Amino acid sequence: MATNDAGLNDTGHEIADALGLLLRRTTRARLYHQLTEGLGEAVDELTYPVLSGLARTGPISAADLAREAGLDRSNVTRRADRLEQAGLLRREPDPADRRATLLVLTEQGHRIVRTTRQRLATRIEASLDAWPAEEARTFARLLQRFVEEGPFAP
Amino acid sequence: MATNDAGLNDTGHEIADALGLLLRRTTRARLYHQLTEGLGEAVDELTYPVLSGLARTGPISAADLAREAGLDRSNVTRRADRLEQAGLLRREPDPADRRATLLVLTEQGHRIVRTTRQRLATRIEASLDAWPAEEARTFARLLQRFVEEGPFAP
DNA sequence: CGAGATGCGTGCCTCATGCACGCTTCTGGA
DNA sequence: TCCAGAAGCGTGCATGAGGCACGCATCTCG
Repeated sequence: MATNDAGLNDTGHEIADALGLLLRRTTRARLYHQLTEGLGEAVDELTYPVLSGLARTGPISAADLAREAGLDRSNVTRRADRLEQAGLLRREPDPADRRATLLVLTEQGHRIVRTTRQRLATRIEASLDAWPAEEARTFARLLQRFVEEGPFAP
Repeated sequence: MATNDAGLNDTGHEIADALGLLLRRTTRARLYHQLTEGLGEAVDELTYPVLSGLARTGPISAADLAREAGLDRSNVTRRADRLEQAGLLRREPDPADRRATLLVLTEQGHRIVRTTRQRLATRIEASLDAWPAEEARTFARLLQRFVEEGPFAP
């Protein structure tokens, strides 16, 4: 028991420490700020979650997007205003519910999201160049599993 | 080349997606809020970075801690005020520089940090129970390496 | 058909943030 | 030795994001 428990305990602390360091270095705001740099006035660390959330879900109402992204509805509205004015999304009346307004990504909005996602992937790949391909794949698999089944799964 | 490049590309995108999901689910603010729950009025998601930074570095000046934690000096001062009032840290004149004030964790402050770190580790261990111990250790090792050598290393 | 629920946008208040200032102390060159 | 510039600290101030609640329109269900 001693070795097993101690070993697991150490593993937990190791992951906790690494995760803490990762979160400290990679604030969402900081990462989004970097990823959206130079992509126009309207897209920054505040509006990007709306943009990328929209890309994930497809056309969606502001209230549902707020729940999805963990934001307040009023903030979604205000950020969507900026993105709409910049032509990155448009509002369409929901044909099934005339109260609702669907937020829809424009083609330009899709381009922005593709750009940022490619930027992140490229950045990751660059630093993974030094890794044996086998280990990189293993890490990707375990990280996916950790995110989906791990301590932060819903 | 096709398979290798495509494979690496996929790996990069897989990690990017998993990382994005992780950051979305685990905001620093949200995690710190949970970890510090019920530990007193003074310790919350705002003051915790100061507290844990102090635990990592040991006695340190406000300016240096601000650099370490990526905060503005004025915010470090204000948050340290709250923590000081709650008895979690104290200020000591720096014997080597009379301009500086060293922030020092009290024993009670150490206890708080130990508690939160144990909470996180426990939470991680709990969800890792279902993993084969071998894979958990592998993940811990690869995550450490990713954080230290990866795309977010300084 | 009517009462409650839901959606949207907006106004308002609160609070964290970053900047700049005044003051003290240190440092290095004249 | 001394003085000008740098660096530390804390505070006041302006800005801006966030959350809450309201008014209005529409849906839903009894």
